[in-house]
Amino acid sequence: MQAALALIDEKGLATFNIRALATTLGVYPAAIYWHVPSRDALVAGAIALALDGVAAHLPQGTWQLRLAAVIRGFRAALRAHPFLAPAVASELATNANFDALLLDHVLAALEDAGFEGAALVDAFNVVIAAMCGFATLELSTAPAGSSAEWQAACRGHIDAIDPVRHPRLARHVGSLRDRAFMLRWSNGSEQPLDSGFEAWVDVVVRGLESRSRMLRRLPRV
Amino acid sequence: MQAALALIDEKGLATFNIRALATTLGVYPAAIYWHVPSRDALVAGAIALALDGVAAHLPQGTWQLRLAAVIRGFRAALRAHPFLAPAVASELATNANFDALLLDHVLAALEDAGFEGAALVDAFNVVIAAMCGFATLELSTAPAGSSAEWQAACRGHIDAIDPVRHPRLARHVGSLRDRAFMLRWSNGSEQPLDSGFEAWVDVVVRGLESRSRMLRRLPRV
DNA sequence: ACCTGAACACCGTTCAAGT
DNA sequence: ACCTGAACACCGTTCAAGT
Repeated sequence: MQAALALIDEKGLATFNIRALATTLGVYPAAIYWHVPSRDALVAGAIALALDGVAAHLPQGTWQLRLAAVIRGFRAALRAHPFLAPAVASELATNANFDALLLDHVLAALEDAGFEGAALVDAFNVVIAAMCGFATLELSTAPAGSSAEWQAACRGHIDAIDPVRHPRLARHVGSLRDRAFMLRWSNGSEQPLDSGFEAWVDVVVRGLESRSRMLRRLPRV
Repeated sequence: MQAALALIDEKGLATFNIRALATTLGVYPAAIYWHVPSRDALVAGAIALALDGVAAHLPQGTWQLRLAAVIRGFRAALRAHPFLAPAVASELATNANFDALLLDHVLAALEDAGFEGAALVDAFNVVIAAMCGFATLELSTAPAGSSAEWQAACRGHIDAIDPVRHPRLARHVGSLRDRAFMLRWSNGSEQPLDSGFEAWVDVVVRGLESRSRMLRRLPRV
């Protein structure tokens, strides 16, 4: 798994293959299958390895601080292995390899926030989606093709925005160019969206605060 | 592109291949390459086709309603083509095929919400991440392997939660089982996380409201 | 128990040749 | 301009045979 993770970190997911892994391990490709059932299982193992330890050093403090730390910690772990980002999105959605400690921390924070019953389940899903959503999107990589002309095509498309049909987009394109989702050609490793991410954490925490207050004023269903 | 989208919807992304597409089109595989440079381009085209029209019918109303409609509309479009979800996550991150009308709508709503300058860019990234994050995670599919034993492994892992080490997880596992990210084996097509998604929309909108109020009380940087 | 050696099946992509 | 026909390269996976 460690060798797989190292190879993915080095070359990317698309070019990671069993034969290369076998070479670095000094065995024949078929030998891998004695230890692991499939390539997918190797990727899943690499993900588990990469995200291991997010739950290890979580701070004390208010539930707001603790939830923010979970979301920031997940992003930090993924930033160390950015090529895993696309796999994480599809892998973590339905996954038996969950980190029980991390999930327990999330639940503890949400209980402190005042969520219970069905609202707690909803809030849990909100936090997990918030944890995965921004970071996987930020770090997912461009297609494997030649980046030079692809970047040029991106820039061309962006610079061709019609100020009559899309006035606000045209007005703000200067500050959005290569600094916003869907309008960038650099990925999150080269060009981190740090302030956007902090806004994200802020919005999620404030939103949970506000929703919790709202729910506690209404009669339970 | 339509044929590609139809094939992906039918069989899934992993088993979608050029040869099958050529067969349904009644041509040799090599003929595809006259019209399209690569398999990736076909997937990207299918995504563009699937997400086309999200911006078409957006309602009038408060900025809160309009942003919620964007996030809901994106999920609805993706629900019609769930097999695309994993590709969307990596594809939309850096993408020249953006829908200018949709982005213009988002900017208009955020201007109405009082965001400007650098804070507007951050808020834009928050909204796009919110739009993509929950839906792609909810709809991303399980690994291609045999689902029967895989489901059993998931359930087994969940039912083996240790109530001593993870008391809150153990306490709530009954309501989280197969209804929460990382603790489910069904995917979002079979088992939609509707109430979680509505909580998500609520949290994001409330968070943006709260953040906007906060920013306007502070001196500009 | 764990690995070798070789093979199979599949698939993206290329290319010279057709019309 | 667009497609055929065939081939190449690559890769996940299997399996009988080794030790």
